[in-house]
Amino acid sequence: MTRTGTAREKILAAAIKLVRAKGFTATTVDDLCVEAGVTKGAFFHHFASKEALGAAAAEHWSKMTAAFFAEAPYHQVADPLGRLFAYIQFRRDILRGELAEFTCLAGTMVQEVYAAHPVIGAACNASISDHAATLAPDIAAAMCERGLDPDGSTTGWSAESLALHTQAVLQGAFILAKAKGGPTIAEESVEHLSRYIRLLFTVAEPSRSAP
Amino acid sequence: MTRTGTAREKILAAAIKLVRAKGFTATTVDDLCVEAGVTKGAFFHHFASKEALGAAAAEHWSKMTAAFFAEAPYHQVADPLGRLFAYIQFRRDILRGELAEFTCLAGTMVQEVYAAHPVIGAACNASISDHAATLAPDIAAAMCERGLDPDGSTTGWSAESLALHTQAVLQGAFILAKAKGGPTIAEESVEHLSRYIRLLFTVAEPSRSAP
DNA sequence: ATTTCAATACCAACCAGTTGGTATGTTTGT
DNA sequence: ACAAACATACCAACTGGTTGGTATTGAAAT
Repeated sequence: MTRTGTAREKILAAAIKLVRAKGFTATTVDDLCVEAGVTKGAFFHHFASKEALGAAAAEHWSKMTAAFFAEAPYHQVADPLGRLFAYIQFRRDILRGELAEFTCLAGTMVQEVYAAHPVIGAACNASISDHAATLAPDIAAAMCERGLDPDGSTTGWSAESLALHTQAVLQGAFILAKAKGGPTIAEESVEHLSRYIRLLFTVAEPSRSAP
Repeated sequence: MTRTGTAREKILAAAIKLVRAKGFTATTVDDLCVEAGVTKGAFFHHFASKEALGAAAAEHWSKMTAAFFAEAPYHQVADPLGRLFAYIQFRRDILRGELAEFTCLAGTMVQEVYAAHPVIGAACNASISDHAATLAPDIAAAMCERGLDPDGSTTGWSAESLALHTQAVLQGAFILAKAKGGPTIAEESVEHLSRYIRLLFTVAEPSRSAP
């Protein structure tokens, strides 16, 4: 496939940049072509429609973030629960710089398109759910270590639901950051999340008090 | 001013309905006029621009929700902390029916327009922040009852930050609901929030264990 | 090694429909 | 009479998408 993918990837990169800043609908095909430095012909050669580009961008985003988090330092923590806290701390550390840089493409897009473009919505859901799924095993392991059922029969909450809650807090934090014009409140919200999980596992094992 | 406001309010109602379902950018002025049953002339008589309509819609939303929550039954609970839990339970009970019915206009809009339309963004921020501000006094009172400083000097978190975190969880829950196509996960996330606050205040007053 | 061939990648110009917005009315209440 | 509330008709700019075409490729045929 030669050097193919050049234009395609430039368009995808442009989509991630522009959609995060302006939203999907407000980002026009021409905007994307200018940002990517390609012509409209090239755009519609690689993507059947703007909707298809949206779905492809969500998938690309999913792969990019998966690789980004797979290489993140929090994986070096041996203890599952410690790794979870390191993950949250890592997410908090990212909340710096411009809003459009730490914000989630999938969360931004799905709000706009969930009704009008179910295809894009599904891709966004996959991105968020797949990322949450990378946290569930550590949560489940931490629960098991403390004699809790990961399916929630002893606690009322499952490892999966806590993993998704983690993402809900982050997505909500992004909204507040956009509303307030800065990441400060987002950081505080992530700190609340960290405190919640600490309490959750501190109560579960009262023999070891909080450090 | 006679029966004035008829068209204006019909347009605002249309905006709240359509923007929640389709987003701000994807909702056209013509869409709004058709939904409201008015002509374009009437639209631009009442609103200087689509942007002005967006800001007015956010303000209208803020007033509507303020009135809605002011009359909600959770205010009948005497205890401040109990009232907070009743509020969260109330928010959870609302998560029924169609997505566009329980979703927050301000949170939906601010994601799209925070960069391109700061005027609308500011109105959305006011809506969210003002609503959070109605919770802070109860949280502060509950903290004081337990000897905690509402500014966070004893706990590391302030009443205001917890109030905003509450909204972050709700906003994030809405995103997950849209992504997953149903409110189930949103409910679970709100339950996590409730559990967090219970733990927060249970630990603070260990003499009274959870009910 | 060169030619052939089909596929892929890409481009400039164009199109029909839609966009937010306006100019110019007409109606209605006081 | 007068102003506010609304309606009709219209527009320039832009929208996503298409057209017909060229440039570049890799593999097969010669």
